[in-house]
Amino acid sequence: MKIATWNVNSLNVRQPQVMEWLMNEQPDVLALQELKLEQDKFPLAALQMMGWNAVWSGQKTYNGVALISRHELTDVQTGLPQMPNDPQRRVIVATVNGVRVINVYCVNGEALDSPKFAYKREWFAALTHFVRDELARYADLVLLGDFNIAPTDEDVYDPKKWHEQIHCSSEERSWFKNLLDLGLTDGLRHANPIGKFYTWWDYRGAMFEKGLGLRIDHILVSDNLIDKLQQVVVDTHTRANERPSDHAPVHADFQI
Amino acid sequence: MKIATWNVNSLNVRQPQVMEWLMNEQPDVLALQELKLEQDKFPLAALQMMGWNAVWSGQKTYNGVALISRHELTDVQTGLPQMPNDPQRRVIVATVNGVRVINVYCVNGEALDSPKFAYKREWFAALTHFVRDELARYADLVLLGDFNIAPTDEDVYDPKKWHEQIHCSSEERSWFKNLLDLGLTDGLRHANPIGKFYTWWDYRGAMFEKGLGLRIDHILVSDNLIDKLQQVVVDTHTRANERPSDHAPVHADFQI
DNA sequence: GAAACCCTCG
DNA sequence: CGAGGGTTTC
Repeated sequence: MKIATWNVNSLNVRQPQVMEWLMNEQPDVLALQELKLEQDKFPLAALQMMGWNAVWSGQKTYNGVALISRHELTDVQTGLPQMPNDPQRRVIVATVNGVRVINVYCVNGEALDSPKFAYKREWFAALTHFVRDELARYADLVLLGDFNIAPTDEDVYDPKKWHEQIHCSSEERSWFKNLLDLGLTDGLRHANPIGKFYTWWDYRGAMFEKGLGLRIDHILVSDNLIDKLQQVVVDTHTRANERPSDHAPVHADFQI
Repeated sequence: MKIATWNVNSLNVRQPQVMEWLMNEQPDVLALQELKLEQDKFPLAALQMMGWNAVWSGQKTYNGVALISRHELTDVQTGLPQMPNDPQRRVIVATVNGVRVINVYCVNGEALDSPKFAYKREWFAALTHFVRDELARYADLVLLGDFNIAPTDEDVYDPKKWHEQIHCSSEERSWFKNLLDLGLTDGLRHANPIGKFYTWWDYRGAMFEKGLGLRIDHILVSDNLIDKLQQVVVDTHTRANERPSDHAPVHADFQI
């Protein structure tokens, strides 16, 4: 079973690239973030034409998440029950092939002294409570998406420059660890304990060409599933497309 | 001698099309309107690379005119002396091969009850005085560009709909006739006394595909030069380009 | 740097 | 509809 995540930064713009990637990679589930389109603008017909099912939660301009699969997507849920009044569409959950898949587009936070950082803090607290409850119900669970957190300095091209900056602060890293402590494992680090892996490169300053990025897109795997994890791959060659997303897809392959 | 006019609606966007058109058509002069770029953003180097000279008068966002030629452009002048404080870059004049070429991007006017229509009235009065003075000095003269006036109902796809509307009002047509009365002839109508010829089609509503346009781009020829006029052509196939201007080029060929 | 919005203009 | 400008977000 292959489970993938990709922040596409506008599905309108990246739709052809997503179609091509689906047909080439044939994942069992693809989790998308930053659709940046309204709920009724999702290209369901185009996906169905190619044999894919999808569930999504969209909003105009910002955020928006989707799950795409050839299999049935059941027990679909959107949003965090702990934040019932949050208008931002950042979470969609479904069960596929017996695996609970939680797709998140976590809050960016802008800067440690920004009001958006306080929102990020509240949002991660709500996510942690939600995932704890889900793990109690579903032993086979994957939490994946754009976390907007680089878990360690090994995940940052220039740790000095990013020291206690947004995505890299010790407080954000403690939130990430809180998630792992629920009974989840960082899939990429489980498969590749050392080495530099980036999933996001700033559009500005030709950072991709210079090999300078952050690892902020993650696939976290529940204890019950971790022994079945075979490999985790960052698909960097999509970043060499004509109009690339600033994020690359990441996929995890399981022997189920 | 081939003299051409083209409202390009952004030279930034249309630069490749202008280059291609110059190389295919090899005009002696090409007059451009609606450059929509600042004075120091004109692509002179690219033109010189291909062996062309140019003079231009640019401004940010709006208006802007240029004259491009393989020959020397002398006695260059910009603006109307009768409107010395007008910041809008709508006029550039030069002598090429002994012919005085006046390139104009005339005021649109928006609607008959708009303040912009009053500006159009003043601007045409100033233009008429300027052209009268130029004709006194230069017997061989061509006044060309985007006039934003369809001279007769024959130049309009739906004269009823456009009756006394902007571009087609009797007052605007009287301004156009005032120019002719200075000793100028409408080149296209001289060469083609009857028949529908359009030079502009609204982007909205697929008007080009429906064949519905206006003839508002003109080449007016001085009495001394009119007997040498061989043909006038509207180059409609540029409107079938990938990202076309809403105007087509018009060119006049002289036996000089 | 790239995307989406709303605005003005033609 | 298509262009440019200014704004916000990441």
